[in-house]
Amino acid sequence: MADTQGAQARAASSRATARTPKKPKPLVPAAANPVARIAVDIPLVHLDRPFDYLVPERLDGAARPGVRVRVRFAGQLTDGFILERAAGSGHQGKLAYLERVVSSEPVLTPEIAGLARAVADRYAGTLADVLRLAIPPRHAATENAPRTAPEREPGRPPRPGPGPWQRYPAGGAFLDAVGEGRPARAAWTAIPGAIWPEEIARAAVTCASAGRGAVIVVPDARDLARVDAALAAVAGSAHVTLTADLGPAERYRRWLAVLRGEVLIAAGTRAAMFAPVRDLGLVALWDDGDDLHAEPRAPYPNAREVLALRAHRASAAALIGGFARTAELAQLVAAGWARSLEPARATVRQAAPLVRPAAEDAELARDEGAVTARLPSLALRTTRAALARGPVLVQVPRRGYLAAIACARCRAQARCARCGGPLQLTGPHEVPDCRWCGALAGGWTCPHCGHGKLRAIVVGAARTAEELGRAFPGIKVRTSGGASVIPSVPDEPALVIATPGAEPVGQYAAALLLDGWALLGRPSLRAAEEALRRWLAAAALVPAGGTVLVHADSSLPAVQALIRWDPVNFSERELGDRAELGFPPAVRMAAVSGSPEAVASLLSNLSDGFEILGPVPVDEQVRALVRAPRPAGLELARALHAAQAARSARKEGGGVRVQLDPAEVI
DNA sequence: ACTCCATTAGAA
DNA sequence: TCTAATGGAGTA
Repeated sequence: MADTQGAQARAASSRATARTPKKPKPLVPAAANPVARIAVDIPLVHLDRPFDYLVPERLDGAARPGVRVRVRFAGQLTDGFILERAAGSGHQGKLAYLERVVSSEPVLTPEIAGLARAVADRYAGTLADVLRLAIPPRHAATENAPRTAPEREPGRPPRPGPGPWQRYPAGGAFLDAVGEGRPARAAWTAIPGAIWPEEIARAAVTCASAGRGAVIVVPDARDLARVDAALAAVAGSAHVTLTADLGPAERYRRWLAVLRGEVLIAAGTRAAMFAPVRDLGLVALWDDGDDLHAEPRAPYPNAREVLALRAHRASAAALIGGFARTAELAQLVAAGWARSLEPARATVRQAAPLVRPAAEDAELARDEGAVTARLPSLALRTTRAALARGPVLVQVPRRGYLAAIACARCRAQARCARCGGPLQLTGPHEVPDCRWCGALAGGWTCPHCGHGKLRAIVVGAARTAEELGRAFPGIKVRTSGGASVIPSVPDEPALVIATPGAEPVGQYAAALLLDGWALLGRPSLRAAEEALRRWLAAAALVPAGGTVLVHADSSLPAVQALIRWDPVNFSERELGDRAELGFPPAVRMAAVSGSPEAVASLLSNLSDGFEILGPVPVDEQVRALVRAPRPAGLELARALHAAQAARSARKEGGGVRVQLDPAEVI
């Protein structure tokens, strides 16, 4: 029945078309600037360039630079953005017409278009990939909804006073520069215990008071909530926050408010680095060493690099830093791109807690099971005394209960029989399971010596909480980490166990930084820098007069830097070490990974003159590193882009991942 | 990825 | 001689 109807319909329509043969209505190009240069959304590397289309007369008004369009490309309807209108085209062949203007909202501003191209060039990626990161998916209903603030220029907030910036020798001068629209660029190291969201908010509102836009990027939603509150407190000024978890409609609504200039300040997590604020005057980035600032999607841009590039291109001021300082930021200072914005030594001495090493013998720490046994009596005494005055923060590098276990007799680490991954215990009476594949390892026996009993190597936060609770009966124990992060704790005695980055905000009487050797011993180029960054973040929650005990060998430079609260000196030393080793950021490095054949083919397409390390096997694939001196960084990216384009044009299969400045190069 | 087109092999 | 099939180039 349905079939018959369908056949009839087809017959009728074919008869109809036979009677009136479909003649394509002749399209007429627009009178002025009939050519539209389009960034077409195609994933192919060898097609990473604009394509010209003719604007039909009827789309002349709507086809403005920045709008989304649909065009026919290789016979397919594809999305794209108009980059510009032009009088003519360099293209020899026949131009096709734009199919449709999707909406009249110019979502790709000239600044972001230029930035996206620069980011693609910097990271050997395609413009289409970067635009996908920079411009949120359209939400038509939101776009068509009446504006919340119709055609209104945002009121300029009054310029705030310098507030806490007065405590930095160069703080007032930096704020003045921002207020006067000068492109001052600061490598910022915050005063111990600084209420940094307020400092960022004052800088941003100072920028807005001059009528210019500001972009603020922080690592996570918890930090963003603090910045949001600080912005509201400083100015009650018009700002929006942008996070990934808002949902398409709300996300697009806020993003449009930024685009339309209804607000001057956009604060958010990573993706907000592309927020299209009007007349950019300031970029601010908190804790640039946090790996959340690294975008995991191609071409893997890092917020620090993107914001630095953005500030540079837009002649905007920049405020980048944290309690610590990365080697990358030290590099920007050494290169003269940024000036150090840091407290005077006297201010540091006055504001910092007393930091003491609590473990002379890291070996002992590793061998003893219980935290109470691992902790010297100094730590227990300090904790007991501090608990009389307020909460005590305990930073534990690993979540879980026993994050790594070993044979109790021969001490070989317990591994999964199926995949070789490390076994863990998730609770006091649980069966060991594999951290990689999740397989249960009931009835485990040591493959080396046949023994059946286990002992702890890495004690997780949950087990630490359990033990400390027993050691200090009657004291409330709270844990923060993983899926359940506590935002803040009140100023009353409690033991607060947290994994790094999940420390509740509070005024702690003391902090214990446990198992420092586990942080420092990670097989990573950045292990020491990362350990210091996490320690400083926790120690900054202890005001002057409090005590911080760090459970690590005090002869190590990172531990010394914490004790002396000297992240700037440490970062300079770190940068020097990297230069000696030939590692980023002293050089430019790219990681090329994929199947052995694909990596070999990409490397064979790479122009000469670059140093190639490897390839070496990494998780069932191979990875090679390509190294170039810093000044040749752009050239390296261009060569990698060209090599990928050649492979893509020849339709060579096998995905190859090209990542510039990979976070981990070891 | 997809389309188009040219060259080539196969069958009448 | 015509048609179907396969490979390569170009995508506006």
